[in-house]
Amino acid sequence: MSDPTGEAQSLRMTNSPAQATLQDVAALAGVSAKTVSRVVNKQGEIKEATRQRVQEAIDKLGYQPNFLARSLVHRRTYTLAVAAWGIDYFGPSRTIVGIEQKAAELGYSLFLNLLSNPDNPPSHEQVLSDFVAHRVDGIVWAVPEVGDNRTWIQTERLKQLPPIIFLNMSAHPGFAMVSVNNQNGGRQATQHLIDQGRRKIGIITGPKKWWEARERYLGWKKALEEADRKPSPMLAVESNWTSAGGEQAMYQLLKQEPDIDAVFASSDQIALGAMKALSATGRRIPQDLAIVGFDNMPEAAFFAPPLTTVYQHLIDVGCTAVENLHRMIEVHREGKKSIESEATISEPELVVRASTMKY
Amino acid sequence: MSDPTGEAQSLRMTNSPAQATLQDVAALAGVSAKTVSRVVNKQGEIKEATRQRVQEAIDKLGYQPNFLARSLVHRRTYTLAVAAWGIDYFGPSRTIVGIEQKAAELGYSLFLNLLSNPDNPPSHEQVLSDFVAHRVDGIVWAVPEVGDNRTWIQTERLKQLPPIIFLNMSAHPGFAMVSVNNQNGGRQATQHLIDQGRRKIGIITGPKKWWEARERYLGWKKALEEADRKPSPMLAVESNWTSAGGEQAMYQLLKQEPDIDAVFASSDQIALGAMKALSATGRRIPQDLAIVGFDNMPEAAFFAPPLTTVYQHLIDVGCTAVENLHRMIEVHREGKKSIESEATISEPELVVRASTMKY
DNA sequence: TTGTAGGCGTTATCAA
DNA sequence: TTGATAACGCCTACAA
Repeated sequence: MSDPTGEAQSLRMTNSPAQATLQDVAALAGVSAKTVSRVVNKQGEIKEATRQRVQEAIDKLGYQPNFLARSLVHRRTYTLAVAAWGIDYFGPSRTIVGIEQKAAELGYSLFLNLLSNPDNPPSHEQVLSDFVAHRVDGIVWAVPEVGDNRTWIQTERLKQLPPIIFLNMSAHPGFAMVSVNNQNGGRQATQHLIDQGRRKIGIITGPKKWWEARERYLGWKKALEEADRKPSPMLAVESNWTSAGGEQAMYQLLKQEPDIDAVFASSDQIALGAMKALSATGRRIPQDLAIVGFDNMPEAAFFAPPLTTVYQHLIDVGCTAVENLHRMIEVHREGKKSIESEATISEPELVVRASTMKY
Repeated sequence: MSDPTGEAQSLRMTNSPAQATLQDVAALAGVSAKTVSRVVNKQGEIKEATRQRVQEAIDKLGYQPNFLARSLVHRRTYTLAVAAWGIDYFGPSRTIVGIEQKAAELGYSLFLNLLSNPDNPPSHEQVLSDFVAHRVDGIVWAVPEVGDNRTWIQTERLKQLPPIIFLNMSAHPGFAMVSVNNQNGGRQATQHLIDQGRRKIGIITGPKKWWEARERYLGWKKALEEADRKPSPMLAVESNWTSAGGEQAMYQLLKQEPDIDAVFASSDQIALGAMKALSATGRRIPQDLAIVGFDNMPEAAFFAPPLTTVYQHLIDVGCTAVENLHRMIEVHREGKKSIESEATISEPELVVRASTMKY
């Protein structure tokens, strides 16, 4: 049989109904594959009659172009890889929302790795290899800087990767990044407490292994020093980011400095835990002790009392990262191999609520 | 020049350092591409000497296999698509964590669409087309059932899609799904309040457009009816999922039923807002009014007082969904075209805390 | 143990 | 305006 549609039909006959291909459509419409391709991609001039015939064939077969094949030819996947961690936390999840929004806006798909496998955490190399193997156009590295988990970031390694942008990491000149000025956040929180007339201002930090925790701590320290106060070690207690940790740390702090009258908690969750410890020991907020958090999670406004806190524009951070990455990708495609070194800093904002009111 | 490595080198010379290919490696190692392929995939018998030579070439060129090309041949991408929404909410984000964990465990990558573009929300068809175009092996539909956003789910449409599993939707016989028994959750919450001797038990529901909200409401209603109480309309107020909504709704409820002595809030955030309204009106929890939430977010244990709430095993839900989907994919590949119709129900658990203590 | 030929589904190039 | 041919990078089947 010389029926040109024979092949197409036999394909459609198989069990798992294989997607129709350009060839199938072409055969059914009685044109060449290239013509179908042109119709699909609206490129070149095509006679209206032909176009319609092709379109009908497409509809009839339920043809869906194969991105894999297209990407192979184009050497471009229009896909961004996102390495993240802790999306069940407020901060990280908001960042990803920002990333996703801007990515969608610019026409990118998202390839996600949450590095959250508890048993067998993948190494950075594994994750990166995976990204490269999938030929993503760019990478957003949204894993918090903890311990030495960024020592792999070196010019030599980066040269072998697609454009990559880092979120919230310490200054690495020459690498693209978008970071929140955590230090400024800590400083604003502390300065506010000073302005409110507080005399003894403690801090509950996040894990010191975290860059963000160290920065917020530094902000506290510098604000005190600039006001000629002593950031005594007795005024600082390290915690994890949780409410449970915050509660415990608050007890510790009260033991070390019973007459403390203000606390900068390095996260809203810590603040919530601390507030519980405070009310358990009969202290009133803000009369006896003022407290500031960090993050401005939606619940913070409904704590008892409503929590003064530091607001990070995390969605913006995600958006900006993708915008910059997009630019890097374009430049990269032009063939300039220079690593873009743009570093964007996002300034957080203090949100004042009842937990730090003057009394 | 007959140097077999010539081509490879010239490739490495280009501006954007194109990834080396099997050919490049083969040329450098002086073998055929197929041999390199075997080394990479550890298949067949290879002389150790050859293997080593190839491996060296691989290392020297920094060769990374191209998944696109491989997927094209295999007609399989080892990628799962996830359509989700609201990952900056506690519930959805936990679900995704579960999805990601199990996917990683089973060797799948994740292709994510959050449907979160506020300006230009993509249609279901767009999202699905995108998934199909990328030839994902399976789809996890984790978008909450709101309004009529699931009317597209029909056997005919599904036949054209890869295996797909739905999360948290109303019973659709014949379709694969994993749902939390929200009705049972609402029932447990209400029953607990009854058991605690509460006489007038109200409810603040989520948006009635949401399936989950309706189910929780139904649980409340049935529990009351089974106890021969009347679920008066005056006892129910609709809200959104937020604390702000909960606060407002609580005021409304107090206006409608001033002597109410218990409330089932359909989310922890709602509960938090309600608690604020209660303390603002001088009511004590649990003495004057008991309250139950839904979700068991980590902060709930630190509310003042700690919140009794309904715990959904959302990470498990995500895991189970991927497990089932994986099985569906395997079956699908065997050629059986039958749509797997497994429906898994996850039972939530009541977590009792101080907000519902007897007084 | 290794290599050759052909194809996966698409697009670019050049020709008709 | 359309089509044939040759990639894209890899793998399967079959040979050698």
